[in-house]
Amino acid sequence: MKELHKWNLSPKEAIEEQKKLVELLERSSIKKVDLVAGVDLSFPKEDQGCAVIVVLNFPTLKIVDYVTEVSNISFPYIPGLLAFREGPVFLRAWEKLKIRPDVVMFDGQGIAHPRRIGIAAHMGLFINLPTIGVAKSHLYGTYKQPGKHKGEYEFIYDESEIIGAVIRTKNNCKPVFVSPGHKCDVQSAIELVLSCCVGYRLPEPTRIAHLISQKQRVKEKGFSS
DNA sequence: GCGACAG
DNA sequence: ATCTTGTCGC
Repeated sequence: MKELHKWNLSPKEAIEEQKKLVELLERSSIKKVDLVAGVDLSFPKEDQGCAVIVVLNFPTLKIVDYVTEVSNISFPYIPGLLAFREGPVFLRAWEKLKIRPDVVMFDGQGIAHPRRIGIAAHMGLFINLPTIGVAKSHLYGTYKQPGKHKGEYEFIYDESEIIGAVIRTKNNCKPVFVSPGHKCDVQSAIELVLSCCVGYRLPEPTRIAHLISQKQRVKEKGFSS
């Protein structure tokens, strides 16, 4: 799948690519989960990205393993086309990972996207595994503000269809925007994300991946090779 | 034309 | 995302 994909596209071509790939997405509930992975990127330099994939045991949420990958970024950040900027680096990191998680959580949208294919959904097609999008802010869809207590949530709609949920993962904290990616459904996404929240706004997979990528960013600074 | 706009 | 200190609240 990924071998046949082209990344050197113009924004217009990228949009056409999304319209083609969205047809391949599958919707289903997530069964048994023993390993949960989280992905995040940092940018040591403006044209250089550092991807981190961390694998946690479930439900203990203990770190099992993690990989990092640093490389140049060519595609610019354009709302709706995030996968074309962060996808290439993530996939290179993915090749280094020896363990196969049961589900992967991304920093961004799943299907709560203008063309129903945010980075989590897009990458799910490539790694052929269940994926979930956990975004820190809104991109697409209508919703009502959820209650202020942990666990409360409101669905995100596209017209009359439910495409995700705005979830309060911690009391009195800004909610997160969760939506299923590939081989997942809204209910499974909500349940898994909430079961990975242990006192912080972000679920452990994504939160820990972020911490590692930030630590890597500092190390990567000042290096020329 | 105007406002919105993942990271 | 990144540039950056202190500060208010649980």
